[in-house]
Amino acid sequence: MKFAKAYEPGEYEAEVYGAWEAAGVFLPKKQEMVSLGQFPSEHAEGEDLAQYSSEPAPGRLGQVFMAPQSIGPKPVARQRAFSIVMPPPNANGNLHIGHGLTIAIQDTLVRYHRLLGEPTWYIPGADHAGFETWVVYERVLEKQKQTRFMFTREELYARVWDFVQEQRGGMELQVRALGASCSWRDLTFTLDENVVRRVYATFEKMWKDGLIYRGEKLVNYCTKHQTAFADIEVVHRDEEGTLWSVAYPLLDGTGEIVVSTTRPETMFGDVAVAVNPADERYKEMIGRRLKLPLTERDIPVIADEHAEIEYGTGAVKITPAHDYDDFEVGERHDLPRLTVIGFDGKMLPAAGEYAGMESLDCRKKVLKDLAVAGLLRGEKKISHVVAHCYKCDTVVEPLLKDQWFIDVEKLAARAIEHLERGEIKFYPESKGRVLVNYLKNLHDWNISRQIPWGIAIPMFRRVDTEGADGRPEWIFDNRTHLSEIEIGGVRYKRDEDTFDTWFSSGHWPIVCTNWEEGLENPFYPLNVMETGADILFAWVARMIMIGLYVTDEVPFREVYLHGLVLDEKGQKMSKSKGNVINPMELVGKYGSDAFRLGILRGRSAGMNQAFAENSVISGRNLCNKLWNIARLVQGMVDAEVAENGYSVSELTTGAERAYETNRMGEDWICRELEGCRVELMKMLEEYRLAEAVELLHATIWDKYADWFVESQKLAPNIPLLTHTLAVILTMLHPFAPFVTETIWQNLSWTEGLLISQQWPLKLIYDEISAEKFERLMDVVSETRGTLQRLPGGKKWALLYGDDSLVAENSELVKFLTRVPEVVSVEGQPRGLRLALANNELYLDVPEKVVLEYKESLEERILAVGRELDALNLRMMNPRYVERAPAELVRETRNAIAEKEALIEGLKRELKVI
RNA sequence: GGAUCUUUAGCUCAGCUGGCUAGAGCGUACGAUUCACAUUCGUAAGGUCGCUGGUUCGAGCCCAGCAAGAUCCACCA
Repeated sequence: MKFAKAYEPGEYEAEVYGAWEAAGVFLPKKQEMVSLGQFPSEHAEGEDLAQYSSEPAPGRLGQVFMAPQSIGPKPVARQRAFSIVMPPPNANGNLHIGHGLTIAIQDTLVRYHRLLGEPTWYIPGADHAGFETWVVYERVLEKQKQTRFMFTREELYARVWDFVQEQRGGMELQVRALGASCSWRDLTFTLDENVVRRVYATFEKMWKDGLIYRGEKLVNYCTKHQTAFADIEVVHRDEEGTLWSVAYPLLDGTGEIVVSTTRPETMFGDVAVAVNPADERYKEMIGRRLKLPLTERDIPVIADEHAEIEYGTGAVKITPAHDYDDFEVGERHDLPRLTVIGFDGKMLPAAGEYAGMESLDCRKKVLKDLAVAGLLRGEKKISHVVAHCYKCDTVVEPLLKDQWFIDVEKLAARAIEHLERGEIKFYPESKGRVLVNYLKNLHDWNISRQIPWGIAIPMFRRVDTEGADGRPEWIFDNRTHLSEIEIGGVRYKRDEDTFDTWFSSGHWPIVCTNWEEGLENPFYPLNVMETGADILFAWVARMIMIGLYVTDEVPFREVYLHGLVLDEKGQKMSKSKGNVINPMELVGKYGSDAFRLGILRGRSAGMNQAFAENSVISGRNLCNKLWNIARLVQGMVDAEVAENGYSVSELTTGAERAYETNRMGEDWICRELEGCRVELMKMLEEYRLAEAVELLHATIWDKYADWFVESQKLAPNIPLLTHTLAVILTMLHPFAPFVTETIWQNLSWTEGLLISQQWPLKLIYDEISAEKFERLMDVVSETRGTLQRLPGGKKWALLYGDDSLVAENSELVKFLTRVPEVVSVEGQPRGLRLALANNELYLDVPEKVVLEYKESLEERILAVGRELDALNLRMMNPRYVERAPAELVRETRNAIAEKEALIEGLKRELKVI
């Protein structure tokens, strides 16, 4: 006996994964592709698909990219292949529960498609996680009492590189532990040479197409991290604030205007006061000049719709350099931009005597000084939205900065066009519309980041002279390893900034599949992009825009978005709440399969759903159940071999019909398995994985184990048992790869690796025979239920009258019900009649016990009577008979007849007593 | 301010294009025990499907309105 008493995942998982990897089954096989007509014949047989991986060596982190050489003539047509990319986990981090979910979903899909015989390519990734890693590294520097300003950009980059290398590896082991059947040879790191090359190519194209511009615009700036952020990286929160009223006197001393502001410290950057043109109160003030308090400057009163009559005093100070609205007002009125807060969050010389102060300290002093000058006219608590850094929660300051922007108008329009044409199918469907809505309101994309850890922006500025028009002259050059270059005797200095990581991540499907212009690539577009719904805008939107821009095709045909994994109370997981669930802990405790089954259960597309250890326990139990089924079947096989000398090869499972169905339950289980097989395929196509897990659980446990295997104990049908077990193992394999493979390796009659077997073929069965077993199941269930309800708890014999089904299967009924005897009763029936319409069955109990049971019987009659009433009511409605489908009406009639017969029988029983 | 989603058993969720007595896992109660599995077996209890209308022979499902909760987007001084 090779099977231990219980399945201990820890004893097999690493070994099984190693066997898969060693066998090379995760790689997309070239052989398959040749047969599909994808590759020219001059390539040697057996050679794998190296040209579709950018790099032959495993783990190519940081290695030099080797461009694919000639791939040969274009193949005729794209064949069915299955490709999917892993959203790259942080290279130097640990997997969190969200990764666990992603991998469970993706790997299940990949394994299913592999079993279907499609060439599959699951491409793993590792993310340099620009800002995330940078924040971690800055903390390391801090501990060493150093700051970023002590090093050059190159030094910092090199140091972080080494830091990442040291920390690296854990994540990849964790991905393996989850069973991801990804092609490790093709691991793509977001700073790989081919990624950088592709990103530069796109940037150059955009530069030439005029989509890139450098502009001094307001950017979201974190003064702690000293970098700008894209809009989506900023967290907006409702907060309590104060709205102050400050009087600005007219220059000629004839009056004043009281303005409302939440940020008095920015007043040194005021360049105007705006009032609404329709505001009667201020009509004659427009065009006059105001003295800016605490300064020597004076500013005009302008008319602009931006000033709302109802809000505050109706007059608003205009500070174009520190407020988005004011920036636009400034543009409209051609006002200067006066910056008074620096990138370090301190006041600049423009603030006069306040220069050098922290902006918040400055606010306090300004308020005090205004009060002293008698210009502070009141304050009011308000609730307003404040922007924060998503990492350190510092209030994000809108600051003027020269940055690279992408003009997104055309990119977004094109994405919308393809989305509206329905070229990408979304799960859940609503997210497609949400995305279009987002793209319609997209602002230009700031792609500059002041973080050394990232891909350098390949732009160089002429240093010795300015351009002809006196403005800085920028050129594109991809030699970013140099901080300065010389072209034709002119020196250019590299921009110090790096790309927003989403700009490079937006290329993910392109770089992972090694898409190249003019070459047919069976793996691009991806079949499906599976990722978190929270990065629909940040990532999915960018991949679509960039994919279309670079390849003229949408980068994937379907998008499956999973929601957040919440804790068991439905709360968001967070370190501060201490409710974070570590997937690796669960894998260690219950096994990888149990984790996968557990995390998939109760989860549907796009929804934030709770997750509890219970579901993992349920998964663990299923694995153990399956293990024990296999243990039993193998035992039966061993006994058969010993007794009848079967050779194991006679028990192979490959043929469509390697079995005969003779006895009760055999056709039935084939029917149930066939139904499960077909339904599973449908569910997997529609990404209904949670339902698929439930279906498998019910089929394996409630049907296969509880009824079929149980029945088989009386007289095992070995070819059928081995065949059906193989079918079950194959169907469960995508979800629970380790236990199914381990069993496959332990069974004496199986060959090869389960991972590379074929998805089961149609099962053949006889419908009438299957139906019959179902009726026998009713008999068994009713007998068990009645025995349970009978007082005394004693076991009674089962008597049958004119009942061929029970007569022919009396041994099986006896075995399944555990009654001491199943015997025919001649003549006058006795005992308690079972509540079955189609069978005449009695439990041989004394009259005394029947009497005690009488109440329960009456209740039963009433219950059936209520059901009968409901059915009759329906039939009494002439419009039902008239309009409902005939089939349905017929079924209702049958049901009525059956219930009437049942009640009749039960009533007769009562009278007997 | 805009948008999306959710509301079904004690808990977490299914319920596909409207069709018979609304399901599962976990939990609960009762019973079983050396027969593959106590990570087990059997049985049972538990639901006016958020509320109000409408469409329909028929509504958990479709439509309208309301209520509660969640999430995302947004520059209101």
